[in-house]
Amino acid sequence: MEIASDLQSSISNPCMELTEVERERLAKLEQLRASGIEPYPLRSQFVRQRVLAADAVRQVLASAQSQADGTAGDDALSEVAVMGRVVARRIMGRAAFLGVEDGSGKIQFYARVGDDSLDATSFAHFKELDLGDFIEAKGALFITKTGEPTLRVTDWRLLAKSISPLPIAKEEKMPDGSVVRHSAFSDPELRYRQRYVDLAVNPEVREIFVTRAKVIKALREFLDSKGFLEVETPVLQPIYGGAAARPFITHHNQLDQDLYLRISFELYLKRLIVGNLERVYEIGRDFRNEGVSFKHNPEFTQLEFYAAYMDMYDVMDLAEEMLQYVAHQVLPPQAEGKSQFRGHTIHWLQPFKRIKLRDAILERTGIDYTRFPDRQSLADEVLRRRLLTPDVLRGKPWGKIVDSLIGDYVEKELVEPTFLYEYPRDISPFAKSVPGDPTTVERFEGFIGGVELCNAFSELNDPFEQRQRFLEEATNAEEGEANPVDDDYVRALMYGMPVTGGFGMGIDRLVMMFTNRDSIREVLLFPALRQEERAGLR
RNA sequence: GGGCCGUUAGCUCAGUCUGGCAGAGCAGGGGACUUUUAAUCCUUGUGUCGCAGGUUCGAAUCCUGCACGGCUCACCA
Repeated sequence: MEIASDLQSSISNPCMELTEVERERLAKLEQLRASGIEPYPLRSQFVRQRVLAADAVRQVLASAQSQADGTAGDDALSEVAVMGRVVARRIMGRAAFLGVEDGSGKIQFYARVGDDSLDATSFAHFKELDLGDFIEAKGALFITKTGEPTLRVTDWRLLAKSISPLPIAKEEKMPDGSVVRHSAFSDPELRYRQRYVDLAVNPEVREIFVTRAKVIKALREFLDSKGFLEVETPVLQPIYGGAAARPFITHHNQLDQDLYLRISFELYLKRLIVGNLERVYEIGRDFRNEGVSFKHNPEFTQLEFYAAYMDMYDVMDLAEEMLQYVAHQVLPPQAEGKSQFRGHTIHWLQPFKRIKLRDAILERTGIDYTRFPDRQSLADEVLRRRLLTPDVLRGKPWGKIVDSLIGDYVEKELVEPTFLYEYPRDISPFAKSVPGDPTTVERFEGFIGGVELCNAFSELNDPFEQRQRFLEEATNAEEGEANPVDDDYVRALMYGMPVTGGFGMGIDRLVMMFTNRDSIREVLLFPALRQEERAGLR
């Protein structure tokens, strides 16, 4: 709406922001109208006969092949209709070639003046088409003498005029078959701000989001097949919880009540386990009011599942099986279960490594943290070995120090899929303790390519201990990042929650791992950006 | 929030070190060309050099501040 009114004002106000090229095209559009051609027609004429570009190309190549083999009957190629966006133009006087791209790929249109193609008027308009215009055309398929599958246009219509020039790159086919892109639209800021342009012009960007959809579909397939029920829980929550992060705050006017955008689904999903739903999962958006980075966006997509009667080890098996299923469904067969990520080759189909957190830290830092069971002794030892600076240590409880050691010394090294397990209790307020070790809980995290991917535990179901953990959190957590005491959650546990295994995973990060993107922004259609300052959108 | 780097034509980018007419390719305009494909050939226009100050005879270039972005550190399970 706003863009439309913007354009409106730009048309009525000639000194506004239209560029030379845009004014040029606007004039062209008005000429079309004057000559009785609607630049934005109501509908396509040929939709019902539509053939995808890729299918048309396949069809004509197959036919050419069978003719070369001599196996061809007299299967003359039928007339087809193809529609798409003009992405290349080569005008040659009384003949013209257009590259046309649709959702499936590209095909070439060829038109010329003459009995077997277009009359003079129609051809004149055909030559006037701009890069970015949408058209539909009907005609017979053939292969040019340079071997290009082509539609010989005998009837065509403009479907939508493009005013602003798309930065369409030229593609050069090298002798070795590779394609070099010239002047590609590549400025990251512009690509994210005007993602529609990025998608229109960069096919590999579209491919990322196709893969993303496949990942999510595969996750659903897998969990559905294991008897999980997909559910939806509130995004607007009166008490946020389930993770240590600062929330976004909003307000409901009629209730006159502040609400938080959820930072996790955890506490609501476990209420459902109390309610006998036994196996539930949710795929949805979490919101965390924290800094942004290559792996953090203020809103991100999370998968959480909870399964009654499972423990951490069952969940580990299930998670491994799930990720391998996704890899199998998403990666092309020739990839053989491998993907590239942050300069590493990830082998998805090999058994995941499983390492006790204590051993991982001991190996990387020389510290056996079980020998330093209190904050002071661990801090002293970390300082003695110059592993962390006093600045980093300030205010951190014992568990947070261990966590910092993971982040600084362990995480980056975990390239192949790896589960680290058994975590400090005081950074895990919803996990059950390991028998006989009150400082440690049954919790694991999964790492791939040096990036944390998922987090899971044997869920704490003792309402009295849960209440105690909430209170401990409230006293020693830093400002704004405590899990607030959720009395209703404790009340739910009072009715009895079975032994339960739970799991959470950042889907954006998983997509990064399958698409070899180094930044979370590359796998989000519209990543968070600072608001554009300049008025007028341009 | 800190550090580093960047912002020049519609797109991709030179030019900034060492101040002296604002540049190239593509895209666009005019012309030629009936199987081209980064089409080609002839011809032609293209600018708030991110913004605001300052230094200077003179600033895209040097200085200061600001805005936006990228990377990175911190924060962040």
